[in-house]
Parts: sequence; C-alpha cells; structure tokens
Amino acid sequence: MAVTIYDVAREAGVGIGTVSRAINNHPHVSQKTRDRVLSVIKELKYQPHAMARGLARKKTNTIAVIVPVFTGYFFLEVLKGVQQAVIQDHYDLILYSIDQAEKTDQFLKKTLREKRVDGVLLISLKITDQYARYFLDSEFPIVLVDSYHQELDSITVQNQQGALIATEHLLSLGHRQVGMIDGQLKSSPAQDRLLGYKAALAKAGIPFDDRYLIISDIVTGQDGFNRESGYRAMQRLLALGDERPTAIFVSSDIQAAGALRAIHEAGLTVPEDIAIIGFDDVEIAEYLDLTTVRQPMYEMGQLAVKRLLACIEGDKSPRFEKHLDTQLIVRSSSGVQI
Amino acid sequence: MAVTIYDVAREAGVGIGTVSRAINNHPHVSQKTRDRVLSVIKELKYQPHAMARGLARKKTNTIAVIVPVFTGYFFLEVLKGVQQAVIQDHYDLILYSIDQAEKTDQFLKKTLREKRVDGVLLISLKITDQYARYFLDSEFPIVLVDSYHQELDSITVQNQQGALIATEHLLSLGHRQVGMIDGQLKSSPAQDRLLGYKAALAKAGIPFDDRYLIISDIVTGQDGFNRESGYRAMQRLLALGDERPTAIFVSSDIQAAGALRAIHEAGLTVPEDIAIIGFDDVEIAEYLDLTTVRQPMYEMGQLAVKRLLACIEGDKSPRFEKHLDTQLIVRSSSGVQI
DNA sequence: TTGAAAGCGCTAACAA
DNA sequence: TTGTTAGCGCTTTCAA
Repeated sequence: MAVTIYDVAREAGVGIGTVSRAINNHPHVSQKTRDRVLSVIKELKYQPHAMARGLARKKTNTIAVIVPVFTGYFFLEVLKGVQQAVIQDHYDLILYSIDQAEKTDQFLKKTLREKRVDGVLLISLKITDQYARYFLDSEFPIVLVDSYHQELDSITVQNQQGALIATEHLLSLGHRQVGMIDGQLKSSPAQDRLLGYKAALAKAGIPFDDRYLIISDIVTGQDGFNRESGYRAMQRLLALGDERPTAIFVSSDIQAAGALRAIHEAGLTVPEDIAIIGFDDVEIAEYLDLTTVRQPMYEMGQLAVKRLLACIEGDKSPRFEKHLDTQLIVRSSSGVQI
Repeated sequence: MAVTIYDVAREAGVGIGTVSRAINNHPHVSQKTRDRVLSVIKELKYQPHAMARGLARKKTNTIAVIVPVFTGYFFLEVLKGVQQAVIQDHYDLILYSIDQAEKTDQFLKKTLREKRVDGVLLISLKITDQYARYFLDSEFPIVLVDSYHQELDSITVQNQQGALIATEHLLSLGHRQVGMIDGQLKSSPAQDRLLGYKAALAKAGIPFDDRYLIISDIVTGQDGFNRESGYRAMQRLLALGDERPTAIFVSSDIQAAGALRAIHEAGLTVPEDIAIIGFDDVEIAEYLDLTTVRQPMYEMGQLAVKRLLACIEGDKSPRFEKHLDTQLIVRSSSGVQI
C-alpha cells in the first residue's frame, strides 16, 4: 500500500493536520515540527495523493487543452509555449485532441462538469454562444487561442493585418494579378485574412477578381488548412491558363506546400512563374524557402496559459482580448521586383 | 454549487447507492429505477466528479504520456495514434513534455507516487534501471515507445533492419562510397541504425571508413536528431572534397533536411552529386522528396496504448516486446542507378 | 502551535 | 432490488 499522510503523522508523532500544514507551508507551524515532518516525508518518500487533494481543495492544478487533431506544426509550436508556462506554475495538462470540430461542445461539457481541470484552453476551435454562456455563468475559466468569442478571453494574431502586409508585399514587387487561396470561411482567421487581402487590393486600386479567390475544400482536417486542399486550389488557379495570377497569397504554409507541388507538377517554377506567400511560419516554411507571415505561436501559448492561470487564481480583471502582431518573413518564394 | 449524486438521489427518490449503480450499470438495478435515475441525471445535467470517483475507485482513467519536447513530427504522429486509442477507451491523457532528458526520472517519480494516472507511456526517453525496478515492484503499468528496457514492455521499430535496407538500397544503385550521419550514440535507435549501416557495408564487402561516419553534435534537443546537427555533419562530409561520399544514409529526416541545405549551399545537387536517404518518414520528407525509411508511428502509438490499457485492466501476460517493421519509401533524393 | 473531526463526492460492502 | 454506511486521502475549521 502507498504511504499516506497518516503514516507520516504517526512516524513524526504529530496529527495529520500538522503534516498537512507543514506540506502546504502554513504559517502556524513551529520550525521544529516542520523540520521533523519534512524529514519523515523524505524518509518515507511520501507524496500527497493528487485525487484526494483535488477533492478536498476543490482544485485540481490541471488545465485542459482542447485542440483539433490535424493542426500539425502550428499546434506543436503553441503547445511548446503552453508546456513551458504550465510546468513553470506546477500545473498539469490534459490534452483533448478532437477529430471533428462538431465534437468541441462535447469536450467543453466534459471539462465543465467533470471538474477534473481548473480551466480550459481552446485552440483553433469555435465555441458556441450557448457554451460561452455556460462558462461565463459558472465562472469557469476559459481562454481561446486562435479563435474568438465576443464575451470570452482570447488571443489571436492580427490576421487581417498579416494578410494585408503579405498581399502588399506582392503588389510592391510589381504584381497586378494577385490571387488568394483561403481556408474555409467558417474559420474566423480565414475570414480575416480574406479581408486583409481585399483591403490591400483596394488600397492599390486593383479590382477584386473572384476568379482569383479559391476557398479551399475541406479535404481532411477542420477548416481546409491542409496540404491537399492547397494542392487542389492551386490546380484550379492554374486552369485559368494565361490569365492565371502571377502571385498568390495562401492562407497557411501547409496549403502553400500543396500549392507549390501543384505548380511544380505543372512544369512551372516559383517565384519566376508564380510568386507565393504563405501564413504561419511553421517549420516547413523554412525548408521550402517560403516567404510567409509569422505568427508568434510560442508566445500565444505562453500568454494564454498565463492569463488562464491568473483567472484560475482569482484574477477578476475585465475581459482579455489580445491581438498579437504578425511579421513578414521574406524568403525566396516571393521573388524579386518584376 | 455543482450538482452531486445526492441531488440526483433526492430528485429521483432513491438512495445514492442506487444512483451510483445506475451510472456504472451494475446488474442489480430494476429497469424502472434505472430509467428514472437516468432521466433525472439528464434533467439535472449531472456528471460524476472525476476526482471523487478516482479517490473512491482508486483508478483515475487517465494515463501519462512523457515525451521529449523537441521531438516534432515524430511525436505528433505517435500522438495521433495514442489519442485515437485513448479516446476510444474513454481514458484521458496527461502530457508531460520535458525539455531535458535528465528530468525523466523526476516525472516518472511524480506519476508513480502522486497517483494521478493509472499508467505511463514513455516515448523516446530512457528509463534507468532503478526506476524500471520501482515500476516493476509497485506493479505500476508502463510501456516504452521508441525506447527499450530489458525488463519492461516496449514498442520499437526494427531500427537495424531499417538502416540495413536503406544502405543496401544505396549500394544497389551502384554507390561504393556510402556515408552515414547518425544521432548521438547514447540513443539506442541511433546505435541500432549504425549497426544496420555497418552490416550492409559488410555484406557488400565494403570496408567501413570512419571518415564517412559522422555522429551528430547535440545542438538542441535530446539526441542530435535535429536539423542543425544534420547541417553541420554534412558540412564535415563535404569538407572531404573529392573523396566525399557519393551517397549518405542519414538517421532521421530532420537531420537529412539540414544535410540537404548544406549540400545546396555548397552548390551541389541531390541526387546527382550526392544521394540521400533519411529515416522516419515524417511529413517533411514528402515535401522534400526525400527517400526515407518509414516508421509506423501512428501504429506504435495505438499499439502502445492498447497494451498499456490492457495492463491497467489487469492483464498479467508476460513481458511485451514488439519490434515493428520499417519500410523503404523511395522518392527522388536517392536517385537512380549510377 | 497543535490535534481532532467534519467534510469533499464518490464507490462498494453490508443489511435489509 | 435497494438504502445505509464506511471508507478513499486529503484540507480545513474548531477547540484546546
């Protein structure tokens, strides 16, 4: 049998209350007893039972991270930031990676009711108004990352501004037929990136041509942000023949990777025949020499945890809404002045 | 306050024992009461408190996954398999991703003592004999993935065989100066891949030339399996000038990506000047058109969970040691007959 | 400063 | 078939 607080108390010749106080360094324990208890704990290799503690304290020291399973590198980078922050504050992390966006509510419900965690981080996934209300009403902390709800805390990047600078960069190189491959518009980052693209065109006085905008199919994954969809979208653009765009802003690096393949298969080269800019700056972008818009993924994860833990620990400050800046990373795929 | 089993019992006009039995579908509950209880549960939106349940049952329905933080895609793929299997069996997953291999023991200790989880999956990380014994003695289930210990359950790939087929493929194309870039030899997969490489040379009657073997520095990460180390290793090989190898087997795709960059920077081309084969078949390999040795990562994760849950649920079968087959995925980086 | 005892919300053994 | 009760291992009053 595992060693419990009773074993420690007996061995140290004190009551269990004292042991508990010693562990949780309460003020009113004499240095002498504290030392004795601590040494017995070391000797017996005692460690408090997490569940028992959770039950008594009504606090689990654990957070849930809910994330779409197919997110790949974006998620991996965010997760690194999350992990770093979580470990630093001695919390544990339960990962729910879900394969269909529709199941989001089911997991939110679980985390809300089961009380296995003290708060939740919802990444790249939409929350319904109904559940937003549940969280608000029960004062259960939640923060959204790469997602948005008007009543909840959220951390996103300036998607619109990122798309704007990407498109403007292409424009500044002399391109006039600039296309865009976007993710599914039910994703709000995808919507915002489209706005940025259109804004850049408008500023340059170039009319929007809807033949040049392809909204990705959902092939796999949540929202069309995947390689296959980028590949197919590019094929549609190439089918325009001579009227095809000379430059394309793609709403994610993964899709851009697919687009590059389609271009190469068509016997064309990047950036000579077609210039490309992606979005995210995941690791693959560097391998592919892809110009892209960098999202500060690590920072997003880190910041999200900081905010979540602050809420868990009783911070009552008003709603938190942070939009981080993006940054254009210029590599060879966008080419030079034409 | 959250709704408890007492609320349900009162509302349904039964004792809490009956509610408990209805929830956990015990046999001896009449259909009538069961239905009533269940409908009250739905009405009150009751969900059992995970901690209370864990405490009473001495079972948390949660497993820990301990993984080095820098593993990248390999881990991501394994994790997909893990997640799928875990969800299917209604377990939760606590993720501990650690930044220094030396901290492994610290986390193993935590999982072992704190009783927050029912078992642990240790991925790509070594366990000391001392801790292996702790787990064995306390009958606490653990399974190793991409790692090995002579007394514990483990799932690995046939690293040696994989390296052998890769090297033999290069040899079969006519190469005689075949080099290798390996990870740090304290990693057993790295050791095994080296053995496979040497075995292939021996079978072909080619003497081993130690100028052609580069053991990666640890630049970042656990074991030298990273891009930067591959890049530097390749530069060392290129420094051999005319005597440089004409083909190279690299012990991971990530390192191969770095090697490719070094080759391109030197103004050489792949596969014409130098043929390359990687290991893992992570997503990047496909983007880079890299011939590689595929590890069945998803299957490893899945299988590991299946085994772990079986142990948790009382399976007393003898030690489990599985070595999965690898598969050569031929793309363009290995070239054709010379 | 300390010990005793009452929960935390559940499961499971025991009675009925 | 059901209700009652004694834990599970801890924290936290309340007294002393």
